[in-house]
Amino acid sequence: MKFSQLFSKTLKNAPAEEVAVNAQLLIRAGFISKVMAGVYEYMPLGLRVLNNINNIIREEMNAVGGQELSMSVFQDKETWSTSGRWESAKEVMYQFKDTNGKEYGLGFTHEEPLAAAARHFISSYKDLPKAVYQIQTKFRNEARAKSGLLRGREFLMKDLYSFHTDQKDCDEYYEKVAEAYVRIFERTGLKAIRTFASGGLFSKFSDEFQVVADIGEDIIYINEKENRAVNKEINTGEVLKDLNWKEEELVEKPAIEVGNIFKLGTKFSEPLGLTYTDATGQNMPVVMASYGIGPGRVMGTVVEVSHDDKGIIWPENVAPFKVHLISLGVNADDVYENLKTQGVEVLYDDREDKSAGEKFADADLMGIPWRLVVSGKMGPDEIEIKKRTEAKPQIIKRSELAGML
RNA sequence: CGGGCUGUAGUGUAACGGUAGCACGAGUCCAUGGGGUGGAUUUAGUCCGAGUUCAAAUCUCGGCAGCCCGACCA
Repeated sequence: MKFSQLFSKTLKNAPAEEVAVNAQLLIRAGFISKVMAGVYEYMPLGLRVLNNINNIIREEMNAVGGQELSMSVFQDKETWSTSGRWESAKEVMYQFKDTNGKEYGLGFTHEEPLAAAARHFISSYKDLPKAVYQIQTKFRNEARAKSGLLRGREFLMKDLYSFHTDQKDCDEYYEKVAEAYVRIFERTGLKAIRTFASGGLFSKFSDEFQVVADIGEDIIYINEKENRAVNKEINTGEVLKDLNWKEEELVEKPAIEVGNIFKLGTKFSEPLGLTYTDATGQNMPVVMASYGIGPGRVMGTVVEVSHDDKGIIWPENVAPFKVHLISLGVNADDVYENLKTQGVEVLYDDREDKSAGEKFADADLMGIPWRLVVSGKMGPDEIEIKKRTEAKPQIIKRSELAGML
């Protein structure tokens, strides 16, 4: 990609209304654009990052047997009424009527629609277990959207749903997914701590994945020895007792919830009539679990925990490009073409009317992992290389470049 | 949803109730060419609606919007 062709531009100042670091830097660098409170649009650079995150999630979901599908965002009242959630979800679900007076809602989660769809395909114990997921836009009537990408009214969610014959099978799969979650966050460059939280319907806890950050809305008590934590909630004392954790050994930190997984038991399968016939011919309700990650929130969290005073520092796995190539005064087209030929994703700052300082400042702001500079100050077979995380560049032979990246 | 604060060019920021100004950006031209380079010139704004006043960006009321704190948060 040539910088001169980029759809977005960088800004020297962030809009005054943005307080969160993730929103300030992502807007300044041209990755996202704000529409209204809690609603952001992803510009080409931002979408590249988001897609990288999504692809990591896909790989890990596929690896635990998840099959990707796409449910409708547009949902009907009947399905939601069956579980009793049409009324209770009113505060968070966008619900509206069409011109005929028929009522609809926009999806903020998909337990009911998924259970309803699964009735067509699950009828025997031979059909189980199954797991499906989607990466899809969700809507949520947030009373108070805030913190840039961290709490929005429209946001992307990866939601996985698993279906099992019994709780034991569900529990085993749940652990496999929890391990996949650890890998997902590691790969995106986040240190996520598996955290005990309330909200578990069919086990004592649900599990949250929390990343320590000052902007986080949650307070967690971290047990560093076990690399686990407990969310600070009304019943924290009891939980600690159950776990046999000593309060004085725990570290209290604010954290961002980047993932949350739940054992649902038969809460949705029973009202929706999702049953299977077991080996003895008995009709049994399917046992379910659901597993969420917000890729946009992951992106915002990465920026929160990985930046300096000059800009973003993308981990290589999620960076929009691997290399930020800068030409100063001379033409660097040949280097650009070579890198592309080698399959290296490169953003080439080919702008002729920009000063060196401006190009460097933009490179720091955008946070691409490797910076290459070509200028008249070095030999024709030389190139300057610097990592975003390092202060000092070095000059190398161009022939050595492939081995460095 | 309760409380508070704030709405001025694309962005940032000034203006006692009395001429809406500056910087960045963008356009044109010249110079420059390794950390947001220098100069000339052009462009573009008081959230919406009422009210008070000779006069409103400024005061009052209403609406809308944004942010912060709290409540809420599969």
